[in-house]
Amino acid sequence: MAKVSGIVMPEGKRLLLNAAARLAARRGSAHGLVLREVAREAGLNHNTFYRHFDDMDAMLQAIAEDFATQLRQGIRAARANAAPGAPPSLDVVGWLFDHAQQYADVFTVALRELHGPPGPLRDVVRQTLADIAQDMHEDLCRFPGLGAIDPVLLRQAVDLLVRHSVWLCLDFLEQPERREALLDNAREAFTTLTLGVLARSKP
Amino acid sequence: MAKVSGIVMPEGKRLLLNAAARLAARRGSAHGLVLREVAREAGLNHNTFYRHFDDMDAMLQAIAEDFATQLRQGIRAARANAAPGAPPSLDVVGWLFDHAQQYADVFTVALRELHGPPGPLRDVVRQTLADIAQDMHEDLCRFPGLGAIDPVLLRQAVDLLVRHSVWLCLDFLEQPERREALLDNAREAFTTLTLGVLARSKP
DNA sequence: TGTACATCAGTGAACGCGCGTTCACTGATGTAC
DNA sequence: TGTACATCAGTGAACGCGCGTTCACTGATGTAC
Repeated sequence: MAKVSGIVMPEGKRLLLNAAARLAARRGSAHGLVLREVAREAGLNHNTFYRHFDDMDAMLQAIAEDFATQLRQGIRAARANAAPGAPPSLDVVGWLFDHAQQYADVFTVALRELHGPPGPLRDVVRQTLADIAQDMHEDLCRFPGLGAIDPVLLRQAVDLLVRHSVWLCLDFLEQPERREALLDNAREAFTTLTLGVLARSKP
Repeated sequence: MAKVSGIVMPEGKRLLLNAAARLAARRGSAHGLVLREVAREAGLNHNTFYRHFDDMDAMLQAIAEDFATQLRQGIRAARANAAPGAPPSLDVVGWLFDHAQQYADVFTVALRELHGPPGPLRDVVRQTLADIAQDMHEDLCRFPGLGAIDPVLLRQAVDLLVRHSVWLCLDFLEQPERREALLDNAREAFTTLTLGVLARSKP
């Protein structure tokens, strides 16, 4: 049984959450999910839904929390495993890809939400990505190899890079065979942006 | 009466298309639009829908064509009005903002589609943006002020910039009062990326 | 130890409602003669 | 010029269907005594 904030999550609830993520990924969006369809996909009576959620919005909220939890765990692991002495930012993108693939349904839905309509799910995704950008920025500021670098310009570049990585991650989830090309693309963007910021930071 | 490919478009059809774009923008996505709701929003009997479209998919197709037509016209105008002797790329972003605001509903829906599920609407949007990137790339390659620049690296930077501009454009449509800050952001990204590509192009 | 009771996930029937779709109709506009 | 007919946008009633929601039920698990 899976756990959520320390207490055991019933099997049916897990089945429903997984089914919802699967359906949402298949149709491209978590909006407009149909209660009876989710239960059917989960192999349960449609009324079992009400045992675990008040309504669809409550379930979307649970999915958002799932995503945030999984992503934060993944990033923490990536930073812990990064090669010492190098900026961990690029490893993080690779780990992001792997982690996204592992939870492909939830990640597809959540990352698409990033550019979607306003709402709590989008807010959770944006906040999580902002946290990641903040961490990357601090990593890079501390990294001695970059010398004297304008922190404001660097932050803008990091934001750009994180959003670009999200885009690449969505591409990767759709076409996993392009993994290396997409990672290369992230590396190129990282190099170009870093050199650009360095060029602008010189007195 | 509006025109489409040279022939007059009936008023009811225009009303339905506008109503659909309005509803889709309001709820964040064109997917899951409801036939009777669209007709209601247009102030028409729900059966009038069938006079103009076979089904919802046919209407979405029409909306995609609307978007592509309007965007291409806007970009053409922006390029024509660009200050001579400077790369028109940055003016294009400003014009994109204005044009997007003018057709806010269609643009919001279409640009969000860029990161959405596979489908004809997304294909149209991506192709249109790819055309824009191609034009920008050619403009910049011809621009003498940039000197000897690696065209491959430049193309990657331009793609990144176009996608970033789309993101900024969506932000602008949601918060028009941030127009200047967002345009500034586009300018900063342009400068940083251009300098980065230049730094990497040196022998 | 057994017994009685509470809790909780899951079930199945039933409801009212809005949906997409079909059909027969109206009324205005254009066209042939 | 008028008259007859075709075309076409728009209307309103009717249909069968899947939806969200409510309700009363079952059966397993845990707990008090």
